[in-house]
Amino acid sequence: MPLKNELLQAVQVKLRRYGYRLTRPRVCILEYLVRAGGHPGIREIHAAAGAEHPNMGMATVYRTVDLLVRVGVLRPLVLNGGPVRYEIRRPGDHHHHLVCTGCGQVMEFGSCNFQHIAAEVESVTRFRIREHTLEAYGLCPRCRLQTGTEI
Amino acid sequence: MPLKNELLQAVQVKLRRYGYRLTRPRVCILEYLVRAGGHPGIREIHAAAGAEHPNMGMATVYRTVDLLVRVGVLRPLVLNGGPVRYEIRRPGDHHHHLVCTGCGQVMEFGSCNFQHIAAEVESVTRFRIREHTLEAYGLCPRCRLQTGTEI
DNA sequence: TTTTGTGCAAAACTTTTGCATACAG
DNA sequence: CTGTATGCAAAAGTTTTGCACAAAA
Repeated sequence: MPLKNELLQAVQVKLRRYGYRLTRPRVCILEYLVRAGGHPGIREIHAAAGAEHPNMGMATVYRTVDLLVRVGVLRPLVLNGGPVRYEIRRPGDHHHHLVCTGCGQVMEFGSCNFQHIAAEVESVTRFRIREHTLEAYGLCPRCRLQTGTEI
Repeated sequence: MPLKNELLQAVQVKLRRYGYRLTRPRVCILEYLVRAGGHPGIREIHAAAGAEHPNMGMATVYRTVDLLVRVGVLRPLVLNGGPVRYEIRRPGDHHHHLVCTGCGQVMEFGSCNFQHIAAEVESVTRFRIREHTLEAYGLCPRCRLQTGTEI
């Protein structure tokens, strides 16, 4: 399976370490996630990747996504109690999500002064904190206008 | 339906405003949530509330929980990509969750200097932020010992 | 007494599993 | 070639829906 870019190469190496293979369905799913770059759910992944690779079954999508999460290539994401979505995990990247409760659009932002909070929470609880997620919900400019409840 | 405490009274008033009734299954579910105070999922709610009110069907639990979320009595919660859980929404309370990735226990903490971040994100994105959730993941003291990977 | 809510059962939908075949390495 | 991965189909699990009856108000 010929590889286009570095990200796929890196994934292949990662998979190999565990004895997994980089197959055509896996490449299609990864390429879609890289290309689209959003936060698609299982159905969207199946539809989009299936366009490149007809007859791809849902089972393959479930298994592939699960595998990619386990090896750390994808990050599962639940916004607003909805279905699980996935995003590519890029080395060194750290961001959070801002969701419009009107139209559902998702933006990303990087600001997050969590270090102080983490230190405090760690000392109080004696937990060792490894990760955190921060999600903000609100209305985008367009939806603010349409509801008429805000300036 | 006789009511024990103020919280239930308040819920009844809230429901009445929309023409909903406070029925026995609803009371059982609310009493369980108040009593247990954790972050139970649908199955736990069904099991626990069903003990007080035999023959309560899953459909009733789904419908009740959905109703209570809509009127703002419950808050849905997804931790670590798991199933949806619910917690009572107490007026004036604001907290976040700390989850042990080892044993799954959930703690709550209040510290959160989100105001600064919110202001910044709002000015950059022109969103109006209404709510936010913050979840921290790590290992509790006991699990840190058992994995042996940490001091 | 009226109207909403419940329990049950069926339907719809989602996710997992088993297995013969395909295919990456 | 060898063993992993796929596609299909069936199974298992979850959530929603329809409807006759129960029960709040």
